[in-house]
Amino acid sequence: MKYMKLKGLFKIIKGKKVEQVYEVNENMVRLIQIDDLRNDDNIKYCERKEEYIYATKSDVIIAWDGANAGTIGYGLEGAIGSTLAILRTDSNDVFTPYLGRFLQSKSKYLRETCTGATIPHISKKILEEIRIPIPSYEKQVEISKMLDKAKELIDKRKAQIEALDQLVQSLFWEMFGTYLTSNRNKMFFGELVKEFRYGTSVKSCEFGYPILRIPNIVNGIIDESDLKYCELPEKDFLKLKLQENDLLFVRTNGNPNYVGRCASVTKKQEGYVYASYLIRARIDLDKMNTEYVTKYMNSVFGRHEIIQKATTSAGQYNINTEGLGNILIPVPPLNLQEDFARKIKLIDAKKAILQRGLLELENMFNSLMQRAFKGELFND
DNA sequence: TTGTATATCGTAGCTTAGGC
DNA sequence: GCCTAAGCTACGATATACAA
Repeated sequence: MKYMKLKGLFKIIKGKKVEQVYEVNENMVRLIQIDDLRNDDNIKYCERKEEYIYATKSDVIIAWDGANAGTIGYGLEGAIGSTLAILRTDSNDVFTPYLGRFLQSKSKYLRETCTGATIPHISKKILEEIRIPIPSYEKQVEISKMLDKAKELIDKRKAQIEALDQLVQSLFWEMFGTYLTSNRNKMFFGELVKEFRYGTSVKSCEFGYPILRIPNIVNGIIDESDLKYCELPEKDFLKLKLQENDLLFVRTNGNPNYVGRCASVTKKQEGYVYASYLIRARIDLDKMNTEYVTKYMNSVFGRHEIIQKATTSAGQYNINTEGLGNILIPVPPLNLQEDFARKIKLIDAKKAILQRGLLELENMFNSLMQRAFKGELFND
């Protein structure tokens, strides 16, 4: 297979400062920033000005500066900001999606070889020295299609996982809708809690007891992907150690969407502790099921109650144990709550299988990509 | 226990040093 | 003098520490 250095094939064009506009009309063009290389979740616009640098669908775009330097996108049209750059070629021998996928496989390398003391910048020299395998145009199309198919499978799997999350929401609404919308059977959360307790103020470090912090409280569950540790005297540990069915609430944050966010503790986190900006609620399991209360607190109704009880000062939002205790919560019969929890358990089991499958698909995709660019999959 | 100050992170974009 | 790479500042968002 033929190889060519990127330098001989592509022109690198750095972006320029672009003024974002918020009132969109037909003369506006898309403004492309780093996030747009990953998704189309938040499309921004700018005026069409001569001095701006514009990407076309046949360009590859690379994030040049910042923590995400090396992120690659392609097939996008619009003005690019100063932290992005365009890779443009006059050659008809290169299929853009092929080059895009190839450079995506080099993202990590580009990120690792960045220069800059405080903010990483792509090293132009290293980027230009990258050798691109150039099979025939037809093979490039074939490789791109194969990788797109594999990526499609990954996206489908992600959509299935998302659909299960939506199923939980629908189930919650279906089973408890009448309780949520009526004023009957409501109790103060404080009446359903045996004990509230604030977390520890000791500094987190790399050893000792696992300590849960704000980033660990995600969508009603404990996310352990960024776990820290702390050292504590035995008597403090005994007071703070978590047990299954405890609830953790975010107590303070500058963003109101974070305040009162809660997650339930599972058997896995028994013996962990939690930071001072979280509050633990040990609920009375004879009156309330953890699964139900977690879903309620994270629902539109629960969030509305929480925001009302939160206070704001110095640009930060807080909720204390008094505020939490005053939250009104609908209390359906315990057997109905437990039935809900059983159904959630089944859905979670299904979700775990899908997540394992997703991981396998992602590993397979990476290996496929490596082999394709080494020329192991297609004879040219 | 709780409110608030401060640290950290990410990034937009400006400034500056050095090569040509 | 111009251009470009790399360093730096500013600032908003978020996370954490600490004093009252």
